[in-house]
Amino acid sequence: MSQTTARRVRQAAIELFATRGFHGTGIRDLAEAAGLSSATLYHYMGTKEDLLVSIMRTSLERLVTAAKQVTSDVPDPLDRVSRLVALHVLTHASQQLETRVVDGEIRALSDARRSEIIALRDEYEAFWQSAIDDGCSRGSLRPSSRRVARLALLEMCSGISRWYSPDGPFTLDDLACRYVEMALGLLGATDPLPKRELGPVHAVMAAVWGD
Amino acid sequence: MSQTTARRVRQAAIELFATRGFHGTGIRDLAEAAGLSSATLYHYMGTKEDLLVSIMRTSLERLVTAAKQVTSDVPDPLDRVSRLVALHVLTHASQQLETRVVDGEIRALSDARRSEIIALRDEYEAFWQSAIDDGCSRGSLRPSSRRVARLALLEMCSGISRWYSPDGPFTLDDLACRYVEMALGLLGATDPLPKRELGPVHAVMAAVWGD
Amino acid sequence: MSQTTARRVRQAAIELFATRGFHGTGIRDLAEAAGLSSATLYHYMGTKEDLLVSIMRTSLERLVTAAKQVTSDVPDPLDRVSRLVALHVLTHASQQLETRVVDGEIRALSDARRSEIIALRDEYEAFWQSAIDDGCSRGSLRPSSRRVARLALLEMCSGISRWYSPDGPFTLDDLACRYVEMALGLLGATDPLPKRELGPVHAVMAAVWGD
Amino acid sequence: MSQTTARRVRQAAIELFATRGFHGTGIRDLAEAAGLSSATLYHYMGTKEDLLVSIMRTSLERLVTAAKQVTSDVPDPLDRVSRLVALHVLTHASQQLETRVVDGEIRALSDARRSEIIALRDEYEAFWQSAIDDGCSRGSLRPSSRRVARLALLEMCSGISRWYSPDGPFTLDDLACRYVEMALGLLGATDPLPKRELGPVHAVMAAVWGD
DNA sequence: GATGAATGAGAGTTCATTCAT
DNA sequence: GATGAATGAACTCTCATTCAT
Repeated sequence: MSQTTARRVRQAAIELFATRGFHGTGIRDLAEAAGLSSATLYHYMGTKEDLLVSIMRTSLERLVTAAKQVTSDVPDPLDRVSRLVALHVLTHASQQLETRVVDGEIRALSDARRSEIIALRDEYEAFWQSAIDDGCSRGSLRPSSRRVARLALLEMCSGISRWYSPDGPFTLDDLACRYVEMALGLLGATDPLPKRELGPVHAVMAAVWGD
Repeated sequence: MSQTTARRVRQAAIELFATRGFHGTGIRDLAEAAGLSSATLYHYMGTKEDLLVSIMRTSLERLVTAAKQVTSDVPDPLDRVSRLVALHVLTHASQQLETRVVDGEIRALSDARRSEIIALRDEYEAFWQSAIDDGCSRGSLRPSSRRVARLALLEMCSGISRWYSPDGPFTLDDLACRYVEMALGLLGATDPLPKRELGPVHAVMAAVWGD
Repeated sequence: MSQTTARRVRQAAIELFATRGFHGTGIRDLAEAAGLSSATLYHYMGTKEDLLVSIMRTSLERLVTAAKQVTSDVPDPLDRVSRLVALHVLTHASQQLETRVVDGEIRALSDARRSEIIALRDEYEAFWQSAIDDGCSRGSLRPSSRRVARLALLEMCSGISRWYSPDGPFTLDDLACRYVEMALGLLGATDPLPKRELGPVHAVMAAVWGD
Repeated sequence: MSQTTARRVRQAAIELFATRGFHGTGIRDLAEAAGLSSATLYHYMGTKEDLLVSIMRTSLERLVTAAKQVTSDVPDPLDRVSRLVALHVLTHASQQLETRVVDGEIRALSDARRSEIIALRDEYEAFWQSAIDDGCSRGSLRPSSRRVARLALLEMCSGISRWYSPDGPFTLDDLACRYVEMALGLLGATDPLPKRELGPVHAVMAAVWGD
């Protein structure tokens, strides 16, 4: 199974699922985008849903791995939140199509598949909740509600995949920093805000996404 | 043309489009949910896309009207932002299915229809940008970027339609107030935050959505 | 649902399933034979398998009903066997396509459907076994094995649907009588063989198959 | 071309064609059952239809050869019929899958191929007709119709391949004897029935089928 | 106002077969 | 001798839509 063709199929699926949605993308669209006949497509995937699940799983597993690495052995909850925000923003901007699929097409999954994906998503979000909770316990964060704060924060950060364009006026790092700032404001951070270093986040991302 | 049947069709469409997506909803699903045959459905709508457009247009037009009313003659930009956040959160929670359709199915529109809807959305978002810009000019808001702030803020607020449940621990007004707080934090509001009154927002909503 | 169109679909299915087999018959073949588009076909049936099951069920239910009526209150087992043979031969010749489908396409059914149909077939064959067993108990039949005799007898009689042609030299009643003779010979009937009357069998058939 | 692989392919085809039918068996099923890839399959066969024809031809040619040997220089038509019945029953039980394919999948052949196979079948059945006709001429058989008797007799005997199981209570020789009895009864044999010897039939079968 | 009947187009998927390696 | 890759055609079935009644 040619590795590059498989990748082309995957990439075509990400692009089409992201822009037209899973149900709005036909098998023949997929085949054309990948430069194959629709029959050949089936050498490189199971069903259309299998392909969607595979994209989602890979993406979420990487996110979980990165979230763990970026927060482990980081005692300060504000640091942890900042790193999670940066990680999330950077991936949702640089992998914007993929993340849009993950965030937006869960409803297209059959029940059996959905629960697996949702479990992964929950695993990832637990890192956020834990950081927020710790920040509250230590008094360095004062959100009006911990759970609502997590939800609002995640929606704000995920949203970037819906509007980001590399042609915009900001670099990715710029954006990440601004989002960290907004996030801490949103969470009612009490401390003065020192400039956070994105170095460790970049290192983790390179390890997890790089080949 | 029975008014109530027409409303049933519309309501069925909102529910199905919101939960399964436009392309994931078949005409037969729609007919069944409305208690009609699929042929009869066509007495109450044009094409499936017409129905979607109509739902979106109504929803956005109300939002534009309400945003105008809620901000007109309100000099303080923080007040304006607060009212817009409250309006947005209240509608995205109480009309969560409808707003999910508006926010999530724009890509399903054909080019011609999409531009009309996007124009309406832009008209609405202009109220936000104006309030934020004014706040910056006056120094009462210090976001890192005016445009990014608007986008992040809107995503955060719209997100509520994706997770809100009336069974949750908070009342709608509670939620609205918390979101106002988070929004002002996010925007780097410099002033102490007085408790904002939701009264005017409720009045406008009753006028615009009430029947 | 037009009764006559439904019948046309059914008839087309019987003809095609009988001559080409279930798996050898495409939905488009079916539609063409019925004079419909393949989409319209689905107004008159569920799945292709549903259609097959329906044909089989109707046919077997009639056979069971007829077998019951033709043997009830008939004390002499030789009479019962003779009537069953006549009934079977007459139906397998006059409904030769339908019976070929019933006998030959059971393997095409999914497990769930197959068990229902096999239960009907077993119910029908029980009338045969009972008549043969009674004949043996009374000493008027002397087959070498009751079970093998039933199987051999049924295969012999069912076979008629595979070669019968209305253009042949024999009338249906002729054939039925000859088969009764052969059957009694096969079963080792000890009595002299009086000419059996087909009258009651015809009456039952008219009641069960006639409209 | 490995002899054993070729045999494995043939055996897989016999099993699948017999249980699912020709049209119900896919090339991939065949490949999997033979332990090959579907491409490799084509080293051992022509088209799927070629494979079917080859199975049928081999089987029928053996049957014709055996029928000739088993009846040549046998003057008594009852002996000839008895030997044909025994031969047919023994092969249809011990080669039940193969014979099921031969008897049941003729309709799957294209016109050109079908005529060849039908010619072989007719050649085989001629031995039966000749024996029956001779028995009638000599007065030792009294069927009601010579042709109908042949058809009924063959259907009865062939049927064994549809229900025989080696786990059943009878040995093959048992079954063969019982079928001879039933056959002679069916044909209205007038003589007392001496026990027939299966020895010559077994000898011929060993010569024709043995390797 | 309502619907059964109808359909061309297209859905996702599998078909038997070929061929370069 | 074996197979991964490829495909046009076909598969069963559903799509959104129309129209006569």
